[in-house]
Amino acid sequence: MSLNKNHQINPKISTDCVIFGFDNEGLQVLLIERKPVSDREENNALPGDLIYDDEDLDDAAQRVLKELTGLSDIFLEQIGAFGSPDRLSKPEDKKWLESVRQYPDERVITIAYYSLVNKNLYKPQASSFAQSAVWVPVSEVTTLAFDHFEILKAALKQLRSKIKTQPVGFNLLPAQFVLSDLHKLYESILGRPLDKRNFRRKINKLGIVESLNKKQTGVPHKPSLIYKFNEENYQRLVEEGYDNFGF
Amino acid sequence: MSLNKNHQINPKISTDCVIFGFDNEGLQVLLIERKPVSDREENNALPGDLIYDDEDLDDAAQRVLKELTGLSDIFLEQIGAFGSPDRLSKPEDKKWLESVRQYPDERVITIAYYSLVNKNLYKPQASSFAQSAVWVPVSEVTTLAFDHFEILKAALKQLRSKIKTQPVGFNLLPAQFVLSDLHKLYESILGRPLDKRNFRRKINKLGIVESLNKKQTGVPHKPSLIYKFNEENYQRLVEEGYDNFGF
DNA sequence: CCAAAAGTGTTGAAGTTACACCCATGC
DNA sequence: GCATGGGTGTAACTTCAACACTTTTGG
Repeated sequence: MSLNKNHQINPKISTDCVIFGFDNEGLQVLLIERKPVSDREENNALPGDLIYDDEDLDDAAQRVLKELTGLSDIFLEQIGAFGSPDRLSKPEDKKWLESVRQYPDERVITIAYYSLVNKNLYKPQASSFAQSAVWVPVSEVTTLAFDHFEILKAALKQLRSKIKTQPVGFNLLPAQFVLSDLHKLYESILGRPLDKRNFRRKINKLGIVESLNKKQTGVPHKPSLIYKFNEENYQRLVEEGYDNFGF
Repeated sequence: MSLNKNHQINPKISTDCVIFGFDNEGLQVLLIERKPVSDREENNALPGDLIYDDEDLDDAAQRVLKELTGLSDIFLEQIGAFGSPDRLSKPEDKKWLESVRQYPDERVITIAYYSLVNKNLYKPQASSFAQSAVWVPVSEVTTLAFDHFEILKAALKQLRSKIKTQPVGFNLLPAQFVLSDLHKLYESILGRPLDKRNFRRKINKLGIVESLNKKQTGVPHKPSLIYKFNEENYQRLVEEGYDNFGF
């Protein structure tokens, strides 16, 4: 992140972030609402902006995410580059670009990133050109500015692929949780039901969770044991991966 | 690929191609040797160059590959963007850039692609700033210009990951082949031996190959049946993927 | 007849799916 | 006592890894 002679905006390259969060409502994605410059525009967008010319791509994604939503220190994984020449050409998007960009007609390639966070630990706070930053259930998103819906679909695809070869959840759940939370998370990501007994058996075999020998209180049903992740095993499996989880 | 007012070189974005080929010698990668501008530089590089500002990324990769190596109409899959600010800063690379680029100090982000081809169908022919275009066994590549070695490693990783969820080989083998060719291909990509009987059983179960009821001739050992791919089943599995091939 | 690669089955272990009931709690 | 979700085991089946010998050809 050192500064050099090129510490200025690179008008041709941007970064966009797909941040997934999770709660009982299911899988959510963090969107910003752009400050409106006219009526009838699609103002929901992924947090994203141009990078600096001397800035590493990963650093740029972190910075932009922080500037627009306040979220920082999040592990971001690259999805890829999106560079269709007409990706910014919808009329309502052009109008908006004219209001915020120095060179609104520039052809911009974006490098997209995604991440998973625990919604309760990260409270987004909009700033810069974001009017608000909100969690929206993934299933309710049907249109976004620019080509962001396409980017979201690619992020989901990558997440679904990732979940088959490494554990997922550490970043999405609170430090203490019950197994049905994890169960719901996996079902949300995969978009289909998973057998409860088989799910528990597999998770236990992986050794990524351990019971705290505490129970829930105040629930109107049999209280569940409370678990935490076994960080060692979890990390090891993130690095090694597994071929075959059968989900 | 329509031309517009911006049909000029985009000095900030390039594309690089990792083209894998296969023969009995194992997995190879297509490299160009840059025309030397001084002594002692690393002149082996991936085929790659700047894109045009009105050019789709996928189209740009096709064009650049063709310009440098003569290969055309190859299905290229994106690996991702590589944009470390110092990726072009090795002294020998800088010197070379000064000889070919209008803005040799520009910070360039590259979008990398990879593909698999049948070496016998594609005979590379160097042109432009490529002095030669040659197949090099992947196992023998240890250094490359710029960050190209890193890009090669990422391509290999993606290929090894891909082979676990969909069939591979159609683009790498001739139309007719024997099962041991396919076997060797899988071993080359994965970098480890696979049991012959188990491999054949799995391939047969997938239904991606079918025998032509012809035998090899002129081989000093029991002749093998000759096979071709069943394109329907192959394509279907490329699209659907499988979770679990156990390689 | 020798060298070389082709081709082929079985077995024991592990993993997969599908499925139904009792339990502990709050109200 | 009722509603709610928690928690548990088994059986049938499929998949997996490991392993060795016979066959066909060219020279």
